[in-house]
Amino acid sequence: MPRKARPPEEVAAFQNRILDTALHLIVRDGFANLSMRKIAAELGTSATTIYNYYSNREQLYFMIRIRAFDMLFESMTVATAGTKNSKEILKLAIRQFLSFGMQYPDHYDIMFLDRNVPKYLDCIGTDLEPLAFREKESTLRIFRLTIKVLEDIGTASVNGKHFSPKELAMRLWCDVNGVVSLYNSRLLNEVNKNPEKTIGRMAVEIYRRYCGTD
Amino acid sequence: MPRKARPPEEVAAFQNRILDTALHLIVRDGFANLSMRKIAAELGTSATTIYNYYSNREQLYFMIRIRAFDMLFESMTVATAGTKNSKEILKLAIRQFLSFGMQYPDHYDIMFLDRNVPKYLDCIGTDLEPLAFREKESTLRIFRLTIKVLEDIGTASVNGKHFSPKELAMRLWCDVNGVVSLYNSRLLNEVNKNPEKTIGRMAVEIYRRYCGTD
DNA sequence: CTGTTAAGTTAACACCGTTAAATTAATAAA
DNA sequence: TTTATTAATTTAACGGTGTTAACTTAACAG
Repeated sequence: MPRKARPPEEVAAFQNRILDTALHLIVRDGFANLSMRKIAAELGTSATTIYNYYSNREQLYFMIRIRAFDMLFESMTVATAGTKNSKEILKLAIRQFLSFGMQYPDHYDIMFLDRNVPKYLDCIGTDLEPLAFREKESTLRIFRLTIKVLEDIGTASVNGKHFSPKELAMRLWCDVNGVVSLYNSRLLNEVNKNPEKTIGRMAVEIYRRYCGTD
Repeated sequence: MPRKARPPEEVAAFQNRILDTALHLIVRDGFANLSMRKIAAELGTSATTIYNYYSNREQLYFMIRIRAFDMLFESMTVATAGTKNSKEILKLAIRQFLSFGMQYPDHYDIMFLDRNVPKYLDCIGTDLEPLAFREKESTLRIFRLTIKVLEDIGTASVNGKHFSPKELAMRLWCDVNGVVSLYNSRLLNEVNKNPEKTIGRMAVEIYRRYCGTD
């Protein structure tokens, strides 16, 4: 007698529609102005409907960040595809990271900066653990890519000191993150009318730090 | 016949009490959990009372950030006071910046990262302009301090290229900000169990970049 | 004591995430 | 075709947010 449950692919399709709408609204109105009610309005449903597809806001937000990390990974692999020289790859990768961060500041915030975002360690044992794990994996995929680029170059030493590729990758992330986050905050504009020029020079300088030709 | 208006110093005193309470709550519960009602509850008044002392939340938040910038300035001048060698001053200044950022992550966020914070340029012509100007001045005071330290060292060149102290100060800010913001976001923990060690090495490395002995 | 005004409180509005209850819609069995 | 069952959605509600308007309380000069 009961009504037949909707096929999983239809459920997944609507989950995706919600996700796409959310990402679109983030780009259009900013992450701070995103809300469940707003997503629902954009979809033409009531807010509570979303809770049939994501059990709470945090689940959806995890999916948003996973998508964002995958976007960054994709854009970096595309940007470096077809390039053989490993130093050239590093240069392109740095540039692509900066471009992505400056083009999608809201994405960048929730991926790399927002301290209110639950991390994997916070989610162990909760219903968020599986998604937190996926998010961490999407993050690590980019980190491993960074390590690989540095390994290929063979930048084992900086100023005569030896460091593991992992250590160098962490440093590189700090370096590029420093530029993106301070630029996006518009604080550099308070100090200089054209920070873009300095940004460009810093991109070159960061490349130089890790390209091994020291 | 009318009632006498409260003396300005009493008004200022209560404004300060509100501000102190807000700063205390930020440290205790995080900036994201701060609210006008919560501040009021802590003060034992109703929420609307605050609006007699700050015309809106943004005014209060500007004061919070001004205080935070002044805290940072103070702590950096204290940390470097009594030190003559300009390179040593640079080292201490970098360390103090990192310490402050890691000790007061919420302060740091609203000072350097939060993109939803209105900047001076956004406030021109509004009732927020005077406070926005003061905030910018508090920011610039630290920036000028940074420039002065670099000038004293005479680090005009990095890797043989010449840069103005202002350019170098912007770079230095990017470098230290990159470390603080990525550490505070706990993203480095996802990639390394003990990012503190790398942080320490990066502090040394950043010092080396700007100390002139290249 | 009274009129005036400063200062503070309460009530309300429009938002928010989320849950429970009520409603609508679909489908298998009688 | 009707009915029972359940899936899917909506409405109503709760406690939270910043903020405004109206109201109340308190202070003081004439």
